[in-house]
Amino acid sequence: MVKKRGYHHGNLRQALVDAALQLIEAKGPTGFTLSEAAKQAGVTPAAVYRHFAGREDLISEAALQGYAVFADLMEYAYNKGQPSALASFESTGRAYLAFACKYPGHYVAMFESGISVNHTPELAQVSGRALGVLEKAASELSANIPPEKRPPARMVSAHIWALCHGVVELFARGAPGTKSPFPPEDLLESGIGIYLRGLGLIKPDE
Amino acid sequence: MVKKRGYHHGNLRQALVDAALQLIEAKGPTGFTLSEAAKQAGVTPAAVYRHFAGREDLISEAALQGYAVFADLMEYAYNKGQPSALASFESTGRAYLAFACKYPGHYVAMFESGISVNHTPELAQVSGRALGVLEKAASELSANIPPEKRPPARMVSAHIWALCHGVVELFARGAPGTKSPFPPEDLLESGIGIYLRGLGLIKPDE
DNA sequence: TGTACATCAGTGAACGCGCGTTCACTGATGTAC
DNA sequence: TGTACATCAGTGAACGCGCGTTCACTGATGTAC
Repeated sequence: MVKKRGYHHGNLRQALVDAALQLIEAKGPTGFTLSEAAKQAGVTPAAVYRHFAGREDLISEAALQGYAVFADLMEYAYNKGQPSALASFESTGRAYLAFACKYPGHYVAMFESGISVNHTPELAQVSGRALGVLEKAASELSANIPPEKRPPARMVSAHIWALCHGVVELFARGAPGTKSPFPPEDLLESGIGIYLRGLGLIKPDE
Repeated sequence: MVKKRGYHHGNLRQALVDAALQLIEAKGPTGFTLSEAAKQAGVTPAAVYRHFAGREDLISEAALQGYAVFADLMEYAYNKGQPSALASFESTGRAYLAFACKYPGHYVAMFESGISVNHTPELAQVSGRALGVLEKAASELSANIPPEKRPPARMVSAHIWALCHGVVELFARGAPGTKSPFPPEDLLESGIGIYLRGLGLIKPDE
């Protein structure tokens, strides 16, 4: 609980975003309620309107913060793998999953809340930055493939994005009654490994 | 509009399921409303309780019907590919995407509504049947791989499931403002192709 | 340092709404005689 | 074929609820003098 300083909250805007993220994580994007977020921040629902235009604007801010963290993590992972294109690529894939696991509320707000990335110019920009890292990694990776059997770089990044997203949605959520047959990290690691062999970028015996 | 036969509806139960599917497709699993489904079926909300225990029970029935169709399609696709393990495997992957595209309401009810497959024994059984087809296909496929470099069959099916699901969620939905860089069918086809090469089941020059 | 005042973050009551669910009821249907 | 009756699918009114949002307000904060 954030310490209240008497009448004024001090940092209500961020407290509301944090509460929203927690609720989105717990109840899903549509189970999330403006009133409940306000209550959790120790404040009347009406107070929310001092900081946000409404419910959707609050979700949008949560998604925006998520994209910012996500983009940073992806860039960090990419740089960590440099100068090897392969290492950078694998590193960003791992970072994707790590982000989804560590920031589930942000992840849901970003990808399942129904908020369009075009909702705000800022949102479009920062989501483009995150996706751009993945595409750059895929692009540099593709350069190592003979041109005549090289798939478009954007297709490679789309494949990996889909695989990451699928692993997150199906196997990384702690849905009750759903037992994952393998740890999601292993699933993603091995899936990407097989995929990279298929591209001819890893030797068959590695 | 279903033709009403006077006072009694005739087939209200199925009409409600159909309305629910249409609404789930249009508004998402949580945007779906029991009252609205009743209205669309030309009936008072209270009438729903003659056929279902409540809102969740209605969604559950929609998901159940979806799993049944899904399992049938997967089995059909599997059989069509026989006796080639490879052809069966690719065929089921295609069937997965085709199902998601053709029955989006069912797909959402099944995978995004928050209904657990353990909600009902029937539901668990029929969802197991659908998933079983994919696992069988993966298992037979794995038999063609030298044992020392063979990943577990359940891992292979999990990879493909994740890839299919990711493609559906990210690229097969007509989300406004989201333009898919490639047709989802191409994306899945090429992704599975590369994956199978990685498993050594397709020759590099094919 | 002390006072007057403008600012503006948060209050609390109210709104209209649609939700899921219940209940006693009604009247169409189909069966028994 | 015609009548009496049991069944039960659907009605319509009502409920309590929590939602997002609005509004006039209040009182803590910080600045100007």
